[in-house]
Amino acid sequence: MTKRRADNIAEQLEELIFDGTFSDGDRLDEVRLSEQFGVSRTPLREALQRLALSGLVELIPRRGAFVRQPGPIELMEMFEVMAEMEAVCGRLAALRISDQALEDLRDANTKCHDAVDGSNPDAYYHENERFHRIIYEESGNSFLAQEAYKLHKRLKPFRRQQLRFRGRLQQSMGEHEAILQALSDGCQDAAANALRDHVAVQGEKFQRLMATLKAAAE
Amino acid sequence: MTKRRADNIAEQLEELIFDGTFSDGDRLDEVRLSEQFGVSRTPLREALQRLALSGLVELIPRRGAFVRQPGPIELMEMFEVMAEMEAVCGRLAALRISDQALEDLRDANTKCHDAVDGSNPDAYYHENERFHRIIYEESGNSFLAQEAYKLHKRLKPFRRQQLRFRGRLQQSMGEHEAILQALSDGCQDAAANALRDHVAVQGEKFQRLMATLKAAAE
DNA sequence: GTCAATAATTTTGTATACAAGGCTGACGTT
DNA sequence: AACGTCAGCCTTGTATACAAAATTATTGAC
Repeated sequence: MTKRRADNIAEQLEELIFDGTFSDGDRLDEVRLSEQFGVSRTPLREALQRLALSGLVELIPRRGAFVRQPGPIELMEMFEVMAEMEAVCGRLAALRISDQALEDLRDANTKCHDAVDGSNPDAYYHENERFHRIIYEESGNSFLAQEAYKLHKRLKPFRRQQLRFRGRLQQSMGEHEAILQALSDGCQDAAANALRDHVAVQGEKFQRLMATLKAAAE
Repeated sequence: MTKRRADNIAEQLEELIFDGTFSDGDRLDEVRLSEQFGVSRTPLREALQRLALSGLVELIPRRGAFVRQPGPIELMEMFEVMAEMEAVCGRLAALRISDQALEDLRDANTKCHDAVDGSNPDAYYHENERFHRIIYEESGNSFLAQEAYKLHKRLKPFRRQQLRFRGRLQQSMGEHEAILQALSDGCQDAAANALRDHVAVQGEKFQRLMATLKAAAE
């Protein structure tokens, strides 16, 4: 499957927004960017439209494209939805998960343990993502899995920061154990609650981080 | 807020897909459609991109745009997600709903009753939508409300059919009562379960409808 | 000096022109 | 007769050109 030029540009722009090259409120100049990417305005505009649909950019008619980072309240809302979405995945997966997938979850979990012991945050992050992704897929609902992963990806840059809280990794591992237990027991409510709490904690930590940052700025 | 030409075209195309003018697998010819709408290919392509992002159209590079109606399995999955999403809205709304909103819900419900008595499906449909929309908004999470409404809208053409099941309207009304009760009690789990079941029934009815249609076709 | 109105410039939205990749069908070979 | 190959056409993707709207600058009046 060949890729369009516009696809690449959309990805690169996404990256530039995530890494802070463009920040909230910045106007994305079509001609400047098209020159920078070495293409004409046509594919660049297509890329902007994609970013607009995925929510990273606001397209104001006759005005231009503006970077639209979610504010604190919106982020809180998104974390809440993420928590509930994972809870739903867990609720369904509790009934539908395969033995193989349970095995994979345990594997991801032990690798997470190793990463914590080795103080390797990147490895932890990677295996943690695999852990959650397995649960999405084992919901047995590919539409749900897709939506969950989409939101997961969008929250990625904000989730990463809260891992730096002291003791958070160990705490997180314990929560994973509880999730695993509930899933292998096939207990829907327990799985849903465990996952909801696990993700909600991330939102809470994030909120505290924001508060401290705000306080520091004053 | 001014509207782009492409927005109108996207809406019109959406309508044409919903009403069956274009059916699954049809290729949407850019030049033919641009002539038909009296515009050039540029805004038409923008419209196609939007439809692609919302899932109504598949854009295959160098091949064209194809109508992509969800199949039976995907529809089942979407109904399941809708049920869980409404459950989440209910779970949150149980804690956060305002007295005014509870009043509005009761009002929508009595109007639903009247519509059932008067055998007015359209009126029922309208008030039913209002009922659910209030719950989305009273979740206190505008991101969630938006996502819920998006999916609600996407399932609209399929939900409508199942209202024709005999006795479904009365049954549905009873379910609304249970939802209302749980919300005014502030009971999270009861509200979530009542809403989940209420919507899941629609998915089930839809599945049966599909089965009968398929059987009739053989 | 400030405010308003208007002209100039910049920027978006749309149309058209051009380039490149796939589809069709005919022709040749086995 | 069937399959492969190549040429021509058709469609998509990209660039450029033009039109309309918005922002900015300038000029003039009070």
